[in-house]
Amino acid sequence: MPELPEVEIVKRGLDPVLSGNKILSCVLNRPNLRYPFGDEFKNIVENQKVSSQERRGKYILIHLDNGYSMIWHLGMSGRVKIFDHADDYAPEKHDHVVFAFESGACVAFNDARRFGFLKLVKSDKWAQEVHFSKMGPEPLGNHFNGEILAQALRGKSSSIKQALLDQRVVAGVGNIYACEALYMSRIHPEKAAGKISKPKIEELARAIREVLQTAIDAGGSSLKDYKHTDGSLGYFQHMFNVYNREGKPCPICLENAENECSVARIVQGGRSTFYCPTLQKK
DNA sequence: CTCCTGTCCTGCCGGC
DNA sequence: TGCCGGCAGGACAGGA
Repeated sequence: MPELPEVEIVKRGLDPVLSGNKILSCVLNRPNLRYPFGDEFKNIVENQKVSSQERRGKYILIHLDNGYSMIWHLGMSGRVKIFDHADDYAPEKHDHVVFAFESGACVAFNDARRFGFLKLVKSDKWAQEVHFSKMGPEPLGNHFNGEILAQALRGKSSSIKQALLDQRVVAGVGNIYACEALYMSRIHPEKAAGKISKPKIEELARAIREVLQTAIDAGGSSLKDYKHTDGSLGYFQHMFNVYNREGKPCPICLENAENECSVARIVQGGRSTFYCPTLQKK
């Protein structure tokens, strides 16, 4: 469930802990997550300084001094728990990897469903990994706009909702923010991606940026509380307009008393889609 | 190529 | 109260 905003918040929470800090120990509580760690993981990571860290899509990259980088992915249920003092760390179920730092800080990677992973790659090769080689533009970056999005959607027969979940179209958008962005730009989720007018795509591109940035801002404001760095949705949830709100009126219709409104839920590609039938017409 | 389906995994919720 | 079936969902692999 963590999408771009949640991952960005996790990354920002990690920044002060990781920057220039040496990893003293890396405890692997199981041999694998989505991928096996391999025999060398622990040895390559331990006693290395973190040189820098970044986010790409829903992934966090942690670059080490020895020319290796860790790719972290939170999957569905991944959480990152940060403790300024290792003494404060109390192990919990599904804490699969625990790092201790020279500063005394401690970071635990917890993932109940284990769709997430930690993977080691050579730092100069990370972009060639399967997760990134075909990944689309960063929606909050300078290289994303209506023109770029229109190009990515051109000729696509699949629905716009499913197209937005395709990380090759745009990076970091998941089920929640796809629904929210379509709502904001008033596009029906089942509309064929390749048949949306240019002005509507412009609107959609703006909506994607706004929905993501708003969520980051909301998360960022709660960052001073480290407990919220775990990637959980707690503090994002109240701001959803349609996601997980089946049967409830959407905020815009609620404002406009003339509109009859009940948020609908449909299933596309096995995933729930929520939308407002009054505002989002085919 | 594009599109679609199966798969991984566990917590949670509703039904009986 | 407890058990169990079904569902949720990111992203990859592989088939159509």
